[in-house]
Amino acid sequence: MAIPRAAKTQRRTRIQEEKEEQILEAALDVFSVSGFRGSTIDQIAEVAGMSKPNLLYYFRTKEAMHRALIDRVLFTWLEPLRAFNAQGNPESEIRGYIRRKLEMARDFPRESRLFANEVLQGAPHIEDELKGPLKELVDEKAAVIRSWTKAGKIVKCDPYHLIFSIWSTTQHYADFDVQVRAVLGQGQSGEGRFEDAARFLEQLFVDGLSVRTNQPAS
Amino acid sequence: MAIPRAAKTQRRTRIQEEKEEQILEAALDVFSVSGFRGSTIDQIAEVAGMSKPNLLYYFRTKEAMHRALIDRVLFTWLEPLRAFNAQGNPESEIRGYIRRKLEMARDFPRESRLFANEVLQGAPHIEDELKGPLKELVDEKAAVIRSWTKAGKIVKCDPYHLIFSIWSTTQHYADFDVQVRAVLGQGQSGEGRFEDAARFLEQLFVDGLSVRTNQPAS
DNA sequence: GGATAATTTGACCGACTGGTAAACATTACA
DNA sequence: TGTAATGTTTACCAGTCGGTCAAATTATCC
Repeated sequence: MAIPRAAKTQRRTRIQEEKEEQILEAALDVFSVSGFRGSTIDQIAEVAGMSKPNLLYYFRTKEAMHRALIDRVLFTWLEPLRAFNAQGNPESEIRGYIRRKLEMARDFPRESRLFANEVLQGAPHIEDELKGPLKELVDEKAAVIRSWTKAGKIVKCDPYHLIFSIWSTTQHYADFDVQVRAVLGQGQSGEGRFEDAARFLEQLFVDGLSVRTNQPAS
Repeated sequence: MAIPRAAKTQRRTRIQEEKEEQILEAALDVFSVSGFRGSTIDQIAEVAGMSKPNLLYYFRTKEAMHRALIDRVLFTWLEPLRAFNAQGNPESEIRGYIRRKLEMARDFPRESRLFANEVLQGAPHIEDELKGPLKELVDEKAAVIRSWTKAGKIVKCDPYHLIFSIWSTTQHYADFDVQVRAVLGQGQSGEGRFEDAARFLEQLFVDGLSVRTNQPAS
């Protein structure tokens, strides 16, 4: 008499933890490529090396699998922004944020694509997270940036669009990886592109936002 | 005795043009939201207000529909980059490019999402276009930018990553629209965000890339 | 107006979809 | 070691998928 679905049990057995881990890992592989609608449980099952009913023993529905994956990944994903420190030096904070985001694009491209797919398709499953925790975090950090501009530590600019532009430029290297590789060609296809990107983005944001003592014509 | 499928006939009738237009319009609606795998012919048929077999009379397969859509949209999509002029003034060329890309993100978000979905999922249907026409165009414009940096007209920087960053920042407002709206909140949800974005991005790129006469302490 | 070609549709197909039921196998624990 | 709980699988279901077919309808042109 099974029935006490994994999700319902109080204590998690070793097998449960292992299998759920295994499933979410496979789910990340699949969902990050095809999005929610385009992914099938069978695909995930095959990647996970388990039978489809076995997946459904641990996660009752495809939605539940997707949700568990989002929940698990979201916290980590926002870590770099959370690390943004009001007390720090603006220049090095921005530089550090860019660097960390770029490292995540390099080391966790699937996670980036998972969210990109989701948001691109209208965020039907994470709307609450966007309007809630994400917005609050961004509001908080935008206030920090604004205080820097007010104090004349960096050039005056819209903090929200600054954050958007850091997100988009860094995640671009994960989400649009195929395009980046195609355009750079065979030569630059190694990991070198991340170093080049880091150099360029630091130049663009850090140098670009520094307060100018002397502005060129117009 | 039909059989001469629309695609095979030499002369296109008025009905053919109208219906194909109608179908591709609906296909853009659907593919841009759900990607290729996540979209169904039935969905497109419903949006187009036609029966499924009727769609398949004009486009033999779902793939053919997708391909026709890509082909039709790609040319227009690259127009702003093509307009990038070597003879022009660097500052106003970059400013104009950003403005045009941002206008496209505002006015043609479905087209942007169509490509975003496709590239995000590994570009299985447009790999050739990326490695061919796109790469060539970018190479050409990168050379232009490099000539500007060499001439000291703008600050020295990697032209490819400059182009990537303009792509990503501008298209972000189409592809991640839901997220942008969620973070900005109800107040800024009007079209005002595009003006704010334009102001910020011009500041970031144009001011940031101008040659400095005087650099602040590193 | 009638013949002929172009267009549209309903019925249908086999493969795949998310998910279930129940039998079977394995583990944990007394 | 026995047994109850946990874990796994085979067989299956109803609905949807991309796509076909032949019949019905409409447009075209003489």
